[in-house]
Amino acid sequence: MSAAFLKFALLNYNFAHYLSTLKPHCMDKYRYMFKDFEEGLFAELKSKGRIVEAKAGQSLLESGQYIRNTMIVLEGLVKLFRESDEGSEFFMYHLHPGESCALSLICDRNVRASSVTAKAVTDAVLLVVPLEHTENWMRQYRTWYHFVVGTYRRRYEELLETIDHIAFQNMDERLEFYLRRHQKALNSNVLEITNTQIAQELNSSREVVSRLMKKLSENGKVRLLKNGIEILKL
Amino acid sequence: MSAAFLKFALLNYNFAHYLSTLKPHCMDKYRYMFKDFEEGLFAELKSKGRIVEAKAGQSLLESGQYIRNTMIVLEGLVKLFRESDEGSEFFMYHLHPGESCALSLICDRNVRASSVTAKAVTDAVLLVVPLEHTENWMRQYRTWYHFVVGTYRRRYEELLETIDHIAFQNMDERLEFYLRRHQKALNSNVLEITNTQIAQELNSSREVVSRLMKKLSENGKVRLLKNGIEILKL
DNA sequence: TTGCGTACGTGATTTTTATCACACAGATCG
DNA sequence: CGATCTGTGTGATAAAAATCACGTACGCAA
Repeated sequence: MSAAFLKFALLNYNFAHYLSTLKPHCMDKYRYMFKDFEEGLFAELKSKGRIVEAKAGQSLLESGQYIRNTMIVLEGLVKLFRESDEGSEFFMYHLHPGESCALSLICDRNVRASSVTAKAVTDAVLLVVPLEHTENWMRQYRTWYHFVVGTYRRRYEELLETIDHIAFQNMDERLEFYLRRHQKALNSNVLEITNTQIAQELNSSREVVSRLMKKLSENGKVRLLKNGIEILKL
Repeated sequence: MSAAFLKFALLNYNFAHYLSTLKPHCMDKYRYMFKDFEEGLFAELKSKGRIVEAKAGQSLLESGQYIRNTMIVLEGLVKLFRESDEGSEFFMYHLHPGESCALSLICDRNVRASSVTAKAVTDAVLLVVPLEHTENWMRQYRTWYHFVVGTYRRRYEELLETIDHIAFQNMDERLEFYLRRHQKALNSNVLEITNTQIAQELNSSREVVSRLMKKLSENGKVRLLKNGIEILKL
């Protein structure tokens, strides 16, 4: 790996392809997302961070990867998964613009392997900041500390909610929860997702999802389109 | 002092109400747990914190409760649960001496309702610090920041591990994991836990646990004692 | 001692979920 | 056009787990 690559220190190899295509810095248009950040902090975000674009479906972080950067979503939607030993990917939660992956914030100086997988759902723009800077910000900028603490709290609670569903509910309820979550995250009643993909993310099987989906459509809760699902009332 | 009063005092108000019945401050003997803390920080722990004792089985924090204090375990073992709507309590993880509940650290100034339940497994001693102090420490003491960040990382990863097991594994493997976790936490091969309790904490049923436990004993992995389980090799 | 409460063991049955087998529909590509 | 690839729908069956219906054992207190 070249020194140049390490200097930019992106999250994984995939980013390497996009380095040359990086936009010039134009963080100012994202200022509104970080309203409460001090000017000094925002200036640091601009100077220390790099803007990176990712294509829909692209993997941003893979299980076992080392985390050297904090990653903040500026545009688009990112999905986080937990990976099983056999490779199936269990859906945990979404990251929206202005949000950050908890894992990438917490890893202070020590380089740590990640235990989750991140994927861009839509085309996405990310701000990537080497961890050595963000650890300093933690002590210098009160609003950064709040950002980190708030991120952690939200991620933690979303994980708890996920646990509720796998621990306490049956597949039919879990499927409805999955659909509602995606409806909300994509802000759309039409989800272009295959049953196969849903089954993988719920760690179930295609046939089961197919049958449950049929039941949902019989109950008028969804309508099955040729390549997607329209949510009517959930 | 009645159990009802204790519960009331612990949960609804700052632990202050029955502080008079507690031991005098003797934090110095716990200094070794916080080796890396600056002297100033430790002094603050001593002056701002209160030492509280809890009896085995006592509830320390209930779902829906407001969190006004950071809670650090000094002695004993504490267990954390996620509660379902129907009231069943799903085991999340243990807190050992020197560890803290992530939720109680993160709630900055805003008063927040907790979404988990904590119970003392053994008789326990806790250090309780009002949140208004700990938020300041976050910016003043580098080692406190590390403590909080480390706590969060560990709790988050333990939650992820829990998710792995409910999402990807069958009850037999989950039971083994449960037993190993408790063996480690209690540092004992003999667990005085009833099958009924295990079933509740795994959100399964007594009969299922009973049958699986029989299988484990047939395979020589555990020995069933009259009031407990001896772990042989897991 | 008897009675009661709590925990346990186990067969039978049902529910839920996963798996297997196979047919079909639409897209793509040479 | 046929071959192939993906995604789907569905019946049959199997496996996992939950539930029901018992009977048993032990501690404890009236």
